[in-house]
Amino acid sequence: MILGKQQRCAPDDVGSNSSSELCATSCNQCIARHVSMCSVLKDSEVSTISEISKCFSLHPKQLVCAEGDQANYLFTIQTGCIRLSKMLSDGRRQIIDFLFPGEFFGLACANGYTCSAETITDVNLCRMPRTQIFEKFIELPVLGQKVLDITRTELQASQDQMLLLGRKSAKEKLCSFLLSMSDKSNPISHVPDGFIYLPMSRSDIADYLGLTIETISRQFTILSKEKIISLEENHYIKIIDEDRMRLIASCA
Amino acid sequence: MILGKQQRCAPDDVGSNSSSELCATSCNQCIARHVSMCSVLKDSEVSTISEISKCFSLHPKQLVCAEGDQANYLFTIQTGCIRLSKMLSDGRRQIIDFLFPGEFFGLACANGYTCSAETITDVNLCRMPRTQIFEKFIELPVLGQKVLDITRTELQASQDQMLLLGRKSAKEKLCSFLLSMSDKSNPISHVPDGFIYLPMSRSDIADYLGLTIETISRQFTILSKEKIISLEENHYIKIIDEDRMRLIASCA
DNA sequence: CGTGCATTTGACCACCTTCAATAAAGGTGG
DNA sequence: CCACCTTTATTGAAGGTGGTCAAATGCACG
Repeated sequence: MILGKQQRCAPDDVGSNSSSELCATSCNQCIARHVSMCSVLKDSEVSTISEISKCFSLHPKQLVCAEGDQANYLFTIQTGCIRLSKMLSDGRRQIIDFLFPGEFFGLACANGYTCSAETITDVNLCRMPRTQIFEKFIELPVLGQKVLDITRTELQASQDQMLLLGRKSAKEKLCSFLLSMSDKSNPISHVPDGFIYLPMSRSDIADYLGLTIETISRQFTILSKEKIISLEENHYIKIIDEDRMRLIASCA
Repeated sequence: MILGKQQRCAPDDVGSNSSSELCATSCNQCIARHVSMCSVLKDSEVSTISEISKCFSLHPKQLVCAEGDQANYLFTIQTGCIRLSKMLSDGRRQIIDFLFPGEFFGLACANGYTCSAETITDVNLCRMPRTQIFEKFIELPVLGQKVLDITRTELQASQDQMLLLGRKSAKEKLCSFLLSMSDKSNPISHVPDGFIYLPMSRSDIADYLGLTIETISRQFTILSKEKIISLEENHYIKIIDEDRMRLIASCA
């Protein structure tokens, strides 16, 4: 709809363009097997998921689905990072979440997707038809339970984010963000201890925190001058004083 | 914890103080029977819920549960309005949601409640032990399904709220809020057509929209001067130009 | 090595906040 | 029922945080 000109890469037209690549991976070999909702399933049960799922390989900055598109699929991330976002008619954007391996999107929809999903890095994605996965919830109650659990946790995270967006200062926002990224992305990507890997651009961070890129940049500089972080090579920062960062993040 | 001095009214000490009143209502007579998660249950199934639930009557401004308290119960609202909120250590508050009859809270918790819940009006509340209601999800799969559905919808709403908090102006925020309250509260409370009933204070609205009470008040005055709304008796406003309000809310 | 995009930095400005005073509404006791 | 007090809401003036606009710098990639 809004992003009409940007081509979707994973849905129905998959394989029909060169931008996405079908890869034949069975669920048993799936890298996200033990961090995704499938972690509650036995090997025998996972194989029934295999039957309804397809895997794709995507490049950075590709659109997986657009806000408003008919929501036919649920997607699980195997590798890489994806951003979920919503837009206002005049182009203002709010990034709802950054997703990492094991996380899924496309569940919380009415008819259409409520968010656009775009790749930030190279991404391997697993795609399941929503109607069929809903049937699996009944067939495999543990799966339904697990999805409810994950959704509850997501709801908690989104409540924390509301607190951040509504009540924290720019500096507090950035510190909170860095700490949450450290928790979220580090166990998966292999980042040296004390470092944070930030695959997304300043502009993405800004739209996630309800700020502008200039403010993000300035706050990075300030944190750097205060020796709380140090800006290493692009997309990596080093935490120098984590205690002080936590203090600022929880807003002392 | 934070609100240590404010007495909880519904949990374990229920009946032991004069601030909450136990009322013996069976689920079959429950006013929220057909708007709550129980709406998917047959009468015979609802009676098994009766066995694990208790009902209470609360006055305005009473604390039901505090952020951080051990989360033993799930609460469903039968009548009245409740606010869910989170606080920062220095007292800044974010209201996460206003809840109306049929809605529940206390699901999205780890060990402790992630939000405080306080009554805004007189409230009738139904209380169920979380462990037991989780068992019901397995026993009555439709109930688990329904709760997942509701939680998905809540997640969508919280994503809309993130867009509002992160990217909308004060005026846009207030218009969006008024329209959502009109949708949410009017079907339940009996409000004349074209009117909105706002049980909450300006301060509550401010903390919901990430603004101050002064800004809320000023924006009300502006909308009033622009003949988009008219401020009637306290807690009621009249919508004069709904089209223009929708235009502002969706940010043309 | 040059082109194009992302990021940083600076100067100025606006929206919203803060502080303060006033007005209105609500609750209590005589 | 009204006076009194408390709480809540409105309005005004001044200030600050973050936004806007513009330019410079850095970095990736052909």
